[in-house]
Amino acid sequence: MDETYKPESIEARARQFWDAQQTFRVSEDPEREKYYCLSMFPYPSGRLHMGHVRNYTIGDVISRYQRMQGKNVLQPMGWDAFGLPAENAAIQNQVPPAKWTRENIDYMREQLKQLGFGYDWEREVATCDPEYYRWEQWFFTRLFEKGVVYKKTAVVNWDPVDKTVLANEQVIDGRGWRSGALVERREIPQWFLKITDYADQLLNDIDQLDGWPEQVRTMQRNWIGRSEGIEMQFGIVGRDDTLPIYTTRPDTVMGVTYVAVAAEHPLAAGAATGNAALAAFIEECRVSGVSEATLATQEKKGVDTGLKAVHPISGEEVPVWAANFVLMEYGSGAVMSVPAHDQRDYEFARQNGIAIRQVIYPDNDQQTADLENAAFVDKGVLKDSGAFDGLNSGQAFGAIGDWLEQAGKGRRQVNYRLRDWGVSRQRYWGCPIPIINCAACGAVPVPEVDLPVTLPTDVTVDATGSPLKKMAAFIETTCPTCGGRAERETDTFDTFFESSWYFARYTCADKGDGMLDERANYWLPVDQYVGGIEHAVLHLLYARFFNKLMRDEGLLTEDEPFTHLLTQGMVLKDGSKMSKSKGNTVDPQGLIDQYGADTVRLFTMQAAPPDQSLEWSDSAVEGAYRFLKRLWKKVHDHVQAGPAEVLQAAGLGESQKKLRRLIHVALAKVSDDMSRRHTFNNVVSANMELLNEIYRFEDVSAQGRAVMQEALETVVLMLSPIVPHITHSLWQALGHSEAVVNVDWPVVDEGAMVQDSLTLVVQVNGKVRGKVSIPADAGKEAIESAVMEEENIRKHTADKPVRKIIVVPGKLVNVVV
RNA sequence: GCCCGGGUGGCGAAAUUGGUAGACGCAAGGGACUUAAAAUCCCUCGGUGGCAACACCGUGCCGGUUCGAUUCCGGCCCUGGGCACCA
Repeated sequence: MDETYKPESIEARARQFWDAQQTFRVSEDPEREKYYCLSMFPYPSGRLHMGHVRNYTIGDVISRYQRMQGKNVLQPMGWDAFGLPAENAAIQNQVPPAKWTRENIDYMREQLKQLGFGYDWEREVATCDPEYYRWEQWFFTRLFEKGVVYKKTAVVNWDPVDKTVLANEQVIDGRGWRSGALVERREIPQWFLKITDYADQLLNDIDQLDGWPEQVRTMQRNWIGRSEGIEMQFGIVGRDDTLPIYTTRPDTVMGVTYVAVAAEHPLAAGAATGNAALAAFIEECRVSGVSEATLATQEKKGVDTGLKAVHPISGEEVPVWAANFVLMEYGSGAVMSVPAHDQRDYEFARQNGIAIRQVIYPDNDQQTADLENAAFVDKGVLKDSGAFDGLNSGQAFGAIGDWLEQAGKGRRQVNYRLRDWGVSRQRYWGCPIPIINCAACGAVPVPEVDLPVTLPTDVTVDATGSPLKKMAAFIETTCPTCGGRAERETDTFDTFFESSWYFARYTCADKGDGMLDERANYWLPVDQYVGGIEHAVLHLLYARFFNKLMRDEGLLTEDEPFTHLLTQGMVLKDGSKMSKSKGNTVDPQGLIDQYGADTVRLFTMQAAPPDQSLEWSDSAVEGAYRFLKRLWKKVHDHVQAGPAEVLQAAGLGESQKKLRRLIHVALAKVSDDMSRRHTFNNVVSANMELLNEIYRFEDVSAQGRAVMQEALETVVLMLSPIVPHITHSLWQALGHSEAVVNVDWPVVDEGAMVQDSLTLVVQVNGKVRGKVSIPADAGKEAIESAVMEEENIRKHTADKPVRKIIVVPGKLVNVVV
């Protein structure tokens, strides 16, 4: 054994061993308990960043720990390879997206190997590979036949100068990021998946996900946004048709003083003819981005359309406004406005001189309803509401619902905030949507025998949009139904499409004649999923949805794809997220070269609990390296003196028993931190503390060295999931022929943890005033008398009657005077 | 704007079910070793007062519950993530 720690050669040796033994290659074994640990696959952006290192270290630590529990562990890796950055790189560097992506994958794969992650590389997938995306094309055609997909128009960001569709990210302050032109809203036909048909399942099954963080479950519930309300029909003066409006507050309906429709609403468009102000307003709304954050934070504006709506109960005529805060995508694109009882309506009414009519009053003395400065939005009791006066809000919901249903002017309805999933993208670097458009037959799915529709990779990309749209050789085809001339769809799928099913494909990545096979049911569901909190809603909801679609297609049996979810926090530097645009990134490669992979892994685990953000620190990396050197040196010094004797636990001295107790206290804590809490920072701290104790233990007697052997072996095993390379060498040095990666997790010796006497903290009136040492089996009375004899306690209780004494067993005594 | 988090020494953090606030690490200061430097080792390290024992204050801010609150409740401030075409 070398005297000094040399990470480069040690790490190379460990990796060679795992490669040669095919340690992480797994197959289905019904005899063994399986464990599927998955980390969110990376976008191949060029090089690994610190967020990747953190994510994949967490996944690897969990995988290696579960392996030490004797489980059959699958840990795969792949590439989320389609996406916008490849097109941007193509424009910038005149390199085809496919080439750029493949080179990035090759570089990043080597980086992952250098970090020692225990992946089964046989199962690697890249989503830009036709052998991958052909199955989602096939699946889409199945969904088409089932009626789960449909086409409708939807709004996109249109850059009028570059004549291309922009992603929300490419719209900066309402302007195109390259051209600087004001972005317009444009409606184009696009494909949608009916995720709203699964809204109830997606909502109800959240209850099963007790291995998920509560915050993510709450976010998903709110995103789906189930609400119970009433859809009522307002009349329009001078027209036969009615305007459907959904509300969750029918109790306030008698306070309606206007209705508002989206600027894109057909009613507004119709009324704009001959109304210059309204036409100008609609045009103004057309020039702005489409993201909800933009719409919700912009100044609330509106214009009176001149139309009058007829109140469904009172028959009163109220004005119809077109407003920029009403979303065409949600509900019917129209809202009833009750300024007295809704804050947004209140502000809009104040601004535009519209009447405010109070119909709800507080039902208790603690509340007031002062409408001078704000709306009264709480529930209460109805007044000035005709037949409904005196009812409370809850009763009024039922009564007004009944009234509207009997009058044929409304019905109870459940609504969702969730909208159907638009999957069309007007981009090149993505999976082609397998549809052929025929003038005679309409949209026809590409037959299975003609799949995959392969994306041409020999292309030149410029800023004016997808090259596919100019490629006659790609577009021109024949209709599979009638054989006539037809055109291929040139849009590609949203990249969330690929990432919604990759977890299943890993289970049978080599399958050439189908999307999935029975191996999926061996490995799924994923036991532990690890990835960034930024995916809490979109990716995780789409993947849950896809899992249910695949289940309903008979491809797998589970209802949910991910049993446990760990959402890791961001990696920050100087208080903000590391990003290229801020110029505050730290390239992990330099650190790996300087200190080795183990130091980088150790630091990322030590610096913060995995679900919290992690503040980068160069000097703390140095500290992690220092610890590994200290560990190496102690093992070296110990083994230099030759093999240790067999431990005789029964006859140990006081300091030997003490170290054994600390070993097993640490092991019990670390086992819990590893498996239940996933607080790997505490795992590292506990081992640092134990190593400090080991350094203080200078007993070189035969049994002293036996305890030392146990201490060092336990530290090496406990740290092996986090720093697998150095522990590979240390385990050998400690005299073992079996590789540490194949050793079981150590077992706590309860007997070693028993103590003869305990130290209790003593408080007087809740303030710490001293400590007492008592026998471990002392009764309450013995404890109390020991406490009252302690000098500082006597001082603080002198002259005062003791009211009561609270004893928390094994911890603390509080004397109340 | 809406939804979900976070806030503890100079810094990253710990305190697991309401029971010793600051473990562990970083930085800093002092010392040992060295011709010197690096490396390594030892000591100090929330604030105020005190030779010390110890006392008082202290977990974003204000209030509440409790023998006891970083932890539970109400209100507020600051800050991070997401908002459907970044991934």
